Amino acid sequence: MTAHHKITVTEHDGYLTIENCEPFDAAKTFDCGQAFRFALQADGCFTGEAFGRAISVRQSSPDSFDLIGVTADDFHALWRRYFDLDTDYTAANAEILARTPEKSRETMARAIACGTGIRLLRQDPWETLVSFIVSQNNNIPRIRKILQTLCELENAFPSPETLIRVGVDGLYDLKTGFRAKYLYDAAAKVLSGEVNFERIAACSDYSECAGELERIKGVGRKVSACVLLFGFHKTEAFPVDVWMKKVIDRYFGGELDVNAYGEYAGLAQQYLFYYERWKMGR
DNA sequence: TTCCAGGCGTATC
DNA sequence: GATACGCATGGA
Repeated sequence: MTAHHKITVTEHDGYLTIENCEPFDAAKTFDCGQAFRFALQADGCFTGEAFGRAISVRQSSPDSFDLIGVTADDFHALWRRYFDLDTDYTAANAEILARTPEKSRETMARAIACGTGIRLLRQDPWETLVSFIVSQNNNIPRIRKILQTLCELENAFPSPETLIRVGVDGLYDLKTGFRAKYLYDAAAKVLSGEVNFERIAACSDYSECAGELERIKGVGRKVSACVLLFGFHKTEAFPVDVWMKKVIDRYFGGELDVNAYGEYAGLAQQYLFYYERWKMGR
């Protein structure tokens, strides 16, 4: 569903201003556990890197934000899509609520109210794959730390070739723990073509996409769902982790018909995940 | 000291 | 298919 309100883009000296973007909340978007390489700076900007490019985001009002160090050409070529700015999130919210069973609607309304402003970022598939392999049985601060360490290998997000060169022992030395062999296997299978990102991107059969990713050692149902949602924008993906298990038990009577949400499942999941963590004080 | 974190592989039934 | 357990690490 595309946005019915068009954003406006104004180029200034060294930055862009994006207006009419509501709902967009940079803090929620970078703090909802989908991206691990953006950090809040003292000046209120979120600074990070994606697709090999540095960027800084400054929210100036609920309906506008600045992208620092970005030209209009860069914006239309990359960042507009990255931030998913052409999707109508207001309409998506209404769909999510309408598709929620009556007895759980109150909870979902609260989760939507809490999480509105989150954008499902269209991140790089390889970075997303590595990030969520690292995420397993791990906590978000340490995931960020490990990814930062990996990025120091080549002063950018490490390529599959780099992980192969570093080797399992090298990855182990970088404190990735038991995930070292999984990272190596991911790199090997991406390089060999056994896992093919173009094929996954073009495939509309969710279970087929998940199955291809799950050929990688250390990639199961949950990691594949995160990669498909955050790296391929397959928005029907619904990652179930320890937090979501709690949510489903508490508010949905232990059972949730994910299929009812269709293409809105991933966003509904993000709202519930963010809401539960917000209630628990992060 | 023990438990836990955006799980998964393996063994076992 | 379900369930139990180990796994590296570091913070609470």
